[in-house]
Amino acid sequence: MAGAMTRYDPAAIEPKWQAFWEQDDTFRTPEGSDRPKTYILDMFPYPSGAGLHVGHPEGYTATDIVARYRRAKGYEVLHPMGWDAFGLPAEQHAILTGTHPRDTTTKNIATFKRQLKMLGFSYDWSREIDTTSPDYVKWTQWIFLKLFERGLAYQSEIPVNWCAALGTVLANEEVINGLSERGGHPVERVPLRQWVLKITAYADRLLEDLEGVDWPNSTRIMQEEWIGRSEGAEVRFDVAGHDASIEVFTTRPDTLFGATFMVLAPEHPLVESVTTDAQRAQVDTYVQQARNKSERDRQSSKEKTGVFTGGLAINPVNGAEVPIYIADYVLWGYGTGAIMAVPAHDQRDFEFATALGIPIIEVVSKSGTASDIPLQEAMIEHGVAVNSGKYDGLETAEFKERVTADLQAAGKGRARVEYKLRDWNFSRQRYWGEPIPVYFPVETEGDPRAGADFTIRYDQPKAVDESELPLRLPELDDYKPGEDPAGVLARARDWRFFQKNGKWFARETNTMPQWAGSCWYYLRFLDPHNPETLCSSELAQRWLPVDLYVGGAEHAVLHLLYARFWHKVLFDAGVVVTKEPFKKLVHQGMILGEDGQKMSKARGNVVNPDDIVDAFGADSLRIYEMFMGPLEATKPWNTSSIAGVRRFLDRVFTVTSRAAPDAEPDDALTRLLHQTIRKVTEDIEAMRFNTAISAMMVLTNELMKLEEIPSEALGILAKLLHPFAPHAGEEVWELLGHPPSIQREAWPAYDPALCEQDEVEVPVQINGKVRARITLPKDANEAQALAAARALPNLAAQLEGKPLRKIIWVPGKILNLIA
RNA sequence: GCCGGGGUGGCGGAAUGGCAGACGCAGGCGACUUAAAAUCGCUCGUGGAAACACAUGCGGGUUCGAAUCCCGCCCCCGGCACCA
Repeated sequence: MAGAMTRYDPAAIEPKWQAFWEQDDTFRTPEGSDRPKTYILDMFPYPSGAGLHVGHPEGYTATDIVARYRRAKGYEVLHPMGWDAFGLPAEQHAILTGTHPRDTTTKNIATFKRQLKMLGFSYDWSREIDTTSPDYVKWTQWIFLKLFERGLAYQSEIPVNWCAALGTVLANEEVINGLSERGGHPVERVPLRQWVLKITAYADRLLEDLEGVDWPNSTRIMQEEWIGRSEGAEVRFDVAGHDASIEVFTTRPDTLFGATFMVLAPEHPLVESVTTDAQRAQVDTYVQQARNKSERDRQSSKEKTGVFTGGLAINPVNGAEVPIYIADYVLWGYGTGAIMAVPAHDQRDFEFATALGIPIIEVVSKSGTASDIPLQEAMIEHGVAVNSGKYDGLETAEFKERVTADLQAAGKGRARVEYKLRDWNFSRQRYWGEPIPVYFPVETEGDPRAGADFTIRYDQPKAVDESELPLRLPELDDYKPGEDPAGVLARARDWRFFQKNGKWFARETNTMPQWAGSCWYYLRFLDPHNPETLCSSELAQRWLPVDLYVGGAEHAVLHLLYARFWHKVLFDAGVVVTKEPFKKLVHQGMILGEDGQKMSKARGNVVNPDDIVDAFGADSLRIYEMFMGPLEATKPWNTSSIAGVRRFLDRVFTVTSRAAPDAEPDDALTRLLHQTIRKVTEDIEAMRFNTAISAMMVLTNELMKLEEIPSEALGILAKLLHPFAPHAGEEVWELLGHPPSIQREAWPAYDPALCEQDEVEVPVQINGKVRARITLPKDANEAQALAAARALPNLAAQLEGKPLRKIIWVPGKILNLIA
C-alpha cells in the first residue's frame, strides 16, 4: 500500500460506500442485546418542493456524528428518519395546478430521500415513516380518540378571522387593519365551531417536568413564559342595583383599596346588562369597533381607549362604589375578562385613569407613608400598605395572604392560579390533513347527499369506531376553501353523509393541524410496522426517552410543547412510561447566506446542497457545516471555506498513500495521537464538532511532515474522522488493508499518561507581563521554576536590585514574579 | 418595554481566571511549471528598524494576572409583548 497513489475522488467513493451500507444493512438498529441504548433523533422535515436546504444537513450531520460515534462505543443506536408530510404548501400547489397533494408529496419525499442518502446519513431506513400514509394516520386518529374519550378534545365556538369574500378563515398574521392581506376584503371576528384540545389541563405538569430535562435554558424559559402561570386571587364585585356580580382575577389583592374603577372586556356578557340607557349608544359603538379589529390590531395600539357603561360595582373590602368601564386593553381571553383597576399600582390602569380623569389612590408605599405629591407613574413594586383600613402597615406578601383568606371567609373570593396558555385550536378547514374521526347525527327529510335540507347535531359528537380507522380523505377535484365555514371536506357530500341503521349521519369536515403528526412520530419509529398498536409497550420501555433530539429553535414552543402534551396523555393512558419524551435537546443555529442575510429565493443567496456535493463531495459539505462554528450559533455560509475543508480531506488521502505498515509511531507522534483521540472524544461528547475537526487537521498536518507514516496512526485518524466524513473514513480504512466496515470497529482509546509532555514550556511574567519562557519537567516545583528563571540572563538583569515581593507559581502553567 | 443569547484580526472562529488569535478562509512571498491552475514551504492583529508599546464593543472595578468574574452604558440577533 505504501507509495500507492491514492487521489481522493468523492464522486467515486461516496456512491460506492452508500451502496455498500445499503447492501450490508450496516445501520439497521440492533435489537435485543444487553448493550446500552441510545435514541438519536432529528426533527423530521416537511418535504417541500424546493428540496433540501443547507440548513437541514447541519443538524442531521451533528446527530449522525453522535450516532456513528455511539455505535463505535458499543451502544445500540436507534437513528431514524421520516416525513412530516401534511401541510399547506402541497395543498396550495394543488389549488393552483389541480395536482393531488399526495402526488406532490410522493415526489418531494423522493427528492428529499435521494438528497439525504447522497449525504451518507446512517439512518435505519427500514423505519422510515410518512405522516400522511394511511398506516400512520390511523394511529394519529387513534390518539385523537383517546383525547376525546378523556374529555381532552371538545368543541367550542371560538372567534376566528372570517373573510366572507375569500370564503376562508384567516390567521392573525393575514389580517391588516380589519382587512384581508390579500385583496383587502373586510374580515370579521365570528365565532366558529372548532375542535379544541385541553392542553391547559396539563399546564402544571408541562411546567413542573421542565425541571428534569436537559434542554437549552432559553427554550425552557420560553415554554415557562408561554404557559405563563401566575398566582393570585379571584374577587367578586357585586353590581349595584343588579342581581349580578363581576368576577376578576388579580395578582395583587393587596391593592383592593386602590381599585377606583373596573373594566370589562368588550366581549364580556355583562356589558349588555350593566350598561345604562344613557351610555348605550356609546358602548355599542365601542363594542362594534373592537369586534372588527383583529387581536393583533387591538394589541398594536398601546393608546388606552374605553367608555363608561354607567354601571357601578361595590368593592367587597370597603363597600365603595366604583364605575364600570369597557376597554379593549382588557382581554376577553385571559383571566375572567374583567379587571379591578388600580391606577396607582398598574401602569395600564394608570394611563387609562389619567386619560379619562379617574381618581388615583395610593395604597402601597416604599416608605410606609403615603406620598404628598401625585404619582407620576404607577408604583408597581411591593411595599407597605397605606390607605387600606385595618390592613395598613402590612407587607405586600402578608397582605395578599390575609385579604385572600378574609375574602374567602366572606364568600367574596378565593385564591386562584391563572395561565396564559390557551387550549389548543385543533381544527383546520383544509383538505391536506388528518380527518378528525368524529361524526354527528343529522336531522333531514331526504337524502342530504342529493341536496335535501339538513341540520347537523354538533352537540352529539360520536367517535368513529377504532375498527374503522384510518378514516381516509375523500378524493376531490377542487381543493380551494369555499363559502362554507365547515371546510373543504364539506363539499365531499358522498363522503360526508352516510346512513347507519336507517339514520343519517355527517362526518366532521375539519382536519387536524400539521402539528398532529409530529406530536408522536418519535414513538412510531420504535415500532413502525406494528398493525396492532401504535407502539408496543416493550419497545417504548426499551427506547424512551429520546436521548438526543436536534432541531431548529423555531419549534421551541409549539411543536415541543404539543409533543410533550400528547406524551403526557399517552403516559396517563399507559402507552409510555416516561414523563417526558425528549431528554436532551439541542437547537442547531441558522445558516445565513454568504451576504450575512437569511437565505431566501428573493435575495438569491440560497445555497443548494446538490451543487455543493457535485463540486466538493458530501463529506466536505458535512465537515464544512460542522467546522463553521459552534452548532448552536447563527453563522454565514462561505463557499471558499469549503475548499479548505476539501483540502484537508485531500491531505488525509495524501498521508494515507504514505502508509508504512511496519513503522512505529515515535514518542512525539504517540503523544499527539493520544491527545487527538482525547480531544475528538471529548468534543463529540460535548457536541463541539468545530474544535474536534480542528484537532484532526492538526494531526493530519503533522503526518504530512513524515515520509513514512505508521499505518497504526492512519487507522486512528480514519476511526476519528469517520463519524464526520464517513465515506472518506471507510475508504481510508479499506486502503489500509482492513475489511469494511469501519463502523464495526471500536472507538480508539487514549491513555491520559501518554497525552502528557515530559517537559512543559512555562511563561515567566514579571509584574504580570510575559518576559521569558522556561522549559521545565512536567512536575517541576516552585523552587525549580524559580531557579530556571533566575538562570536566564535577561530576567536576571530585569530583577537585579529589586527584592521579590511575591511569587505566584501555578504548576505547569505560569510563573509570575512581583518585584 | 420585558426575557434570552451575543459583540475577539480583512472573514468564520479558538481560548471560560494563567503565553489572545488554535484550526480554516482570504491576502503576501517563495518552490515546482514555458506559463497558469493544482500542490508544497514560509509569512500574515496594529504601530515600530528593533527593544517594546498598544489591542478582545465603551467606561469603571475585583485580582499577582481579566476576552473570561462584578457594576454601569452602547450596539446586534432571537423570543414575547396591554396576561391584570
